[in-house]
Amino acid sequence: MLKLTRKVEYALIALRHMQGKELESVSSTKEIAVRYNIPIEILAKTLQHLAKENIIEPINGPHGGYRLKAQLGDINLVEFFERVEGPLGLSDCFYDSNCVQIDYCNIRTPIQRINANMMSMFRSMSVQDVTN
Amino acid sequence: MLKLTRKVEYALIALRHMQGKELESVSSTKEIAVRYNIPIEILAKTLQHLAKENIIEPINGPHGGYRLKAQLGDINLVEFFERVEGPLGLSDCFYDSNCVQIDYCNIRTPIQRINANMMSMFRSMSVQDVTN
DNA sequence: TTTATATCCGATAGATTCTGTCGTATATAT
DNA sequence: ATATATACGACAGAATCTATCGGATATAAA
Ligand code: FES
Ligand code: FES
Repeated sequence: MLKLTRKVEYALIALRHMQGKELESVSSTKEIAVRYNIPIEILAKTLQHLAKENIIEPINGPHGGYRLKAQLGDINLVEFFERVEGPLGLSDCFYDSNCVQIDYCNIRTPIQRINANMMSMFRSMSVQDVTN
Repeated sequence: MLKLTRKVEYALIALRHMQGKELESVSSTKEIAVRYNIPIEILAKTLQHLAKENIIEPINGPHGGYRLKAQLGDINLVEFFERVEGPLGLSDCFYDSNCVQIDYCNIRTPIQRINANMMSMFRSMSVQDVTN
């Protein structure tokens, strides 16, 4: 409950790794996987995903890899989490509405308030706050 | 990711239900399950758990059920979540330390900071803020 | 042009957590 | 006695999370 997924953690680890290098330099999936002891295949997918989201830029071929593309300071954590994992919320009831309780629920409004607090907290931090 | 469990939602629904009734009056599992369309067996366990935590008080026999025992305003949400679901944290790495990355991780400290923010946000709200 | 290194991507499998069910025991008001 | 309620362990099904496999495309360098 209320945990980040590995995918998000791997993404952040990789971004921090890239952030720590010179601007133009390139990091390969293998390099990162070995360095941080992350299963290479799953990291590969994560980086492909980040590339599709234009957060990093892929470079093919030998000596290839990825380098930062987006300004990490411009991406707040809600946006980041949603781009990596999809819709965010304390409960599905806000964006899904398939909830069996929805017609009877007596806590929907208060939960929504708490959810708003949580979102606003994450929105107040950028990816760079994590990778610095 | 970052969602409440049903168990927590059911607990909050039940507590709010009880809060809305007269102080001495008793609510049975069945009454609540029917009212909010919650599977009765799972609600039963949830209420038994709340009773063990001294948050509600069980009353056996016909016309029995549960009634509020604790002051909901005195229980903050971190405490509540932990009493219902166990240890809370954005990542297991803080209380578990079985993480494979732990020796190499470059985001542990920043994540811990974010985690502290989240905890403090939930700590600033009481169960009553949800059930009122 | 061949080779080696790298990203790309769908399909699948395994593990864990979440959610719900069943059976049986115990307590008590009527 | 009987009906109604809580108590509780064991289990099963579903959903999500995590990891693996196979084979494709791109490109630098020999
Ligand atoms: S639990 Fe879904 S609407 Fe309240
Ligand atoms: S992911 Fe576990 S210590 Fe960073």
